[in-house]
Amino acid sequence: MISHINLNSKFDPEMTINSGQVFLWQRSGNSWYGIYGDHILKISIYDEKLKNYVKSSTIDMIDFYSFPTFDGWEKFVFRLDDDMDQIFADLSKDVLMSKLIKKYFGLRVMRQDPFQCMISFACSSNTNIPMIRNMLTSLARKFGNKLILDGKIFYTFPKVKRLYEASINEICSCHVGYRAKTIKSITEEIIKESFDLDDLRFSSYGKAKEQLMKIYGIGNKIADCVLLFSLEKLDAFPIDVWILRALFSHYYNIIETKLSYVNNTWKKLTTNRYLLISDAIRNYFGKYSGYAQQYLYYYIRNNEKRKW
DNA sequence: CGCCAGGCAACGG
DNA sequence: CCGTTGCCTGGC
Repeated sequence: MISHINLNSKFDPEMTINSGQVFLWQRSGNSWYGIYGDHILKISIYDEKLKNYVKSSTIDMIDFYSFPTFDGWEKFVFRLDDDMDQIFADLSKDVLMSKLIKKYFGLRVMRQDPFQCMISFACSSNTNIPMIRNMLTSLARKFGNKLILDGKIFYTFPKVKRLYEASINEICSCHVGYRAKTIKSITEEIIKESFDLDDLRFSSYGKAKEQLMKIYGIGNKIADCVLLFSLEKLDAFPIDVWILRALFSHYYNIIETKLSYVNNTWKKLTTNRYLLISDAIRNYFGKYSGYAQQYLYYYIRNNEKRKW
């Protein structure tokens, strides 16, 4: 079940995995292991010049493996079916984007399992990336299935039903704190309201977002992350505090005209301001706004020299 | 010890 | 509609 792929492509798995959009991936030697629902995904990079492959922008050979079998997962998960030439052409109309596309050549948006994505970003509120990782790892260890690959122990991501049946206290024991209530409400909404997360792939951005935001604990930002990273809404543009600061310094003119007040109060995000800013920036970047967000995010996080 | 971190809902004006 | 407040938790 190993598929080989020769790429002279705009794709850098390591940079992509490290761009803050996925949380359950870990490196071991020349391999990366990731959890996607109940699958373990594995990438092995057999390029002697592992450290230089970004510069050469050519990956001699990568092996993609999955357990259980998930044929062609690499195309799906890393969005290798996206027309990057068109996306780049589209975004390059913006001066900063045109720079970032070259600077971070190979950075991609990834597709995630919808339920895992939703729980992941529900855990992201008011915390940091190491903690999010800690919460998700604990949840998987407690509620997922144990699998062994290459002599390493992995835990798959819990099923909706399994978390639905868990008590708040059990969920809380995974260091999630007050987010346990949100996690619980997500599973309840999916089970009781019998709406299928996966079906939202086929809804419009607006309809899908409306559905997501009915759930207790899911606001604008988390909904936009789920839409972009797991529900095929490349026009979603999640705005967190980092992106907000970036918009203020690099896209002030785009935002400003849409706001009726001129002072800087918009730096604090209320629901209404989120919508105004979101509308303005999505209108500006267009149908690939999500890619613009990812490039911008990677740029500012690196400039801040943050530890991921 | 106090403060902070990739939001959100609840509440008063 | 706006602003404020509290929230679990681990790291500093």
